[in-house]
Amino acid sequence: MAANPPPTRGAPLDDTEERLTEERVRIKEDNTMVIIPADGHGWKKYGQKLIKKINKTRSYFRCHKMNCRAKKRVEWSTSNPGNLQISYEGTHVHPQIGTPDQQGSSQEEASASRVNQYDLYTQVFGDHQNN
DNA sequence: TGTCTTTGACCGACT
DNA sequence: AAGTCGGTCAAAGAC
Repeated sequence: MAANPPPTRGAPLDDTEERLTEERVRIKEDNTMVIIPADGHGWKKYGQKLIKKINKTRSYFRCHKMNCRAKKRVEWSTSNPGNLQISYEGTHVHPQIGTPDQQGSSQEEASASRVNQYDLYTQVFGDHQNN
């Protein structure tokens, strides 16, 4: 990969960036575009693997919060990069971020009770399931 | 300068 | 027991 622009953070996303404030856009080497919808949490990518068994690329994300053990796996078919499947593991122990309307000191207090509302599996299987 | 992404390597589990 | 695959860590590079 030399001629292709590095698909790294901060890359110019044109006007699309305005609409994708919460999403991560990845333009891969083969010109396939993968849009990873954000869920209001700060995720750090710590690995990516090609799963041969299912012929999919899987990215591994971890929640930014040190005490938060929530993980997120985003996988997409090599032939259908737009067909994302997001899997969550664990639960967040903090409120969502990136939601200005909800940002506030009182939110942290509510986080404890909101944890139960983070039915992450419901998010995954109820919204992002594509199979 | 600091943060984040990318990629390769390593380790453990499973077949 | 050996090989393969999946998951995680760590270093380097880019913005």
